[in-house]
Amino acid sequence: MSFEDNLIPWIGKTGKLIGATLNKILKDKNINLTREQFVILKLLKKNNGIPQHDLAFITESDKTSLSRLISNMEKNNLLIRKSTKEDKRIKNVYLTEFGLEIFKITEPIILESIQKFQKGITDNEINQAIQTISKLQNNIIKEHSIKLCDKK
Amino acid sequence: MSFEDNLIPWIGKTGKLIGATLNKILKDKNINLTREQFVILKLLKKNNGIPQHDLAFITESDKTSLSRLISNMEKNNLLIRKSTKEDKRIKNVYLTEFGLEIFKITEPIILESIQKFQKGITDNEINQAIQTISKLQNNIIKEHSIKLCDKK
DNA sequence: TTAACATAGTTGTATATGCAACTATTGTTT
DNA sequence: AAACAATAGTTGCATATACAACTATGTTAA
Repeated sequence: MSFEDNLIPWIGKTGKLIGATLNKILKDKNINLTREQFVILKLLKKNNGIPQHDLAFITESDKTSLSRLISNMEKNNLLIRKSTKEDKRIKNVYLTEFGLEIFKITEPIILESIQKFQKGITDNEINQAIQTISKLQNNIIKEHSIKLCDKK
Repeated sequence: MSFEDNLIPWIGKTGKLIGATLNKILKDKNINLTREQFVILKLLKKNNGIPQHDLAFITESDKTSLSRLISNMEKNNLLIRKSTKEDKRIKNVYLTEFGLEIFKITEPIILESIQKFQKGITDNEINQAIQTISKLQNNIIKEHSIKLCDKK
């Protein structure tokens, strides 16, 4: 068996390319937001007030990286942190008006880009690839009970 | 259209997971090599003496990042750089005996891991996913003539 | 009840990354 | 040939990342 027959290198390389390209597109459009920050905004849009460690879990980030990412975004008024009364350790993260505004500007740009990326690929092909990658993801998470984050 | 129907976020997230997991596996096995370094060794194994900027192009790395990656690997005796007489700007990169040794130790570990990751996924599914991702990659490279590297 | 442990988050430190600016060499134009 | 541009690679700097150690709070158990 060789590497070229395996999905893993393909995903690694293409993932890198996608990340770099999306960041570049945002920068070229003068949007002061990284791809990683956009993902946070998207999660908050769907689930406002989510605790930091849930964000770390979902994004598969180290909690310290996420802490600093959130700090930067808070400095830029994209979101705010609020400690809960029930558990003073937890800081819930809320989208600000400005954060929502930036999200609404950025979302169509990202969607347009990824549609361009997927041009000429059928819905069926996309769904099948998603299913396969999903299996892969489950295998990795199960086989190695990875401590990328502190989630119990 | 929503994000969940798109391949792009799946690839991004899974790519991140794969990278982190492989690096962790290597570390746990006490192999002093990152995934990125392994990729370089693999390329040199196949194409010994390749110039640095070709390595940067193939790995989609910034030339400065690659320069430092190669410097570190040279310090660890995994490879050596040699300027060519024909063009003194170019530095060709050669695998050392030690580098080859480390590669031979590491390769089966990586292969075993990625086979575990792909458990329960048929060859057909893998090939289809590779084809789809390949199309995606081409689209990205063509649509945006990205200057991730300096290749003409 | 208090000692031990677990959890959420931050900060210190080391390392990795990428852009800009630089050196050195080669290619092109006039 | 001299001036200019292009190319390969390195270094400076700013930022991102992750592990370890830390603080603060909450939970469990003797």
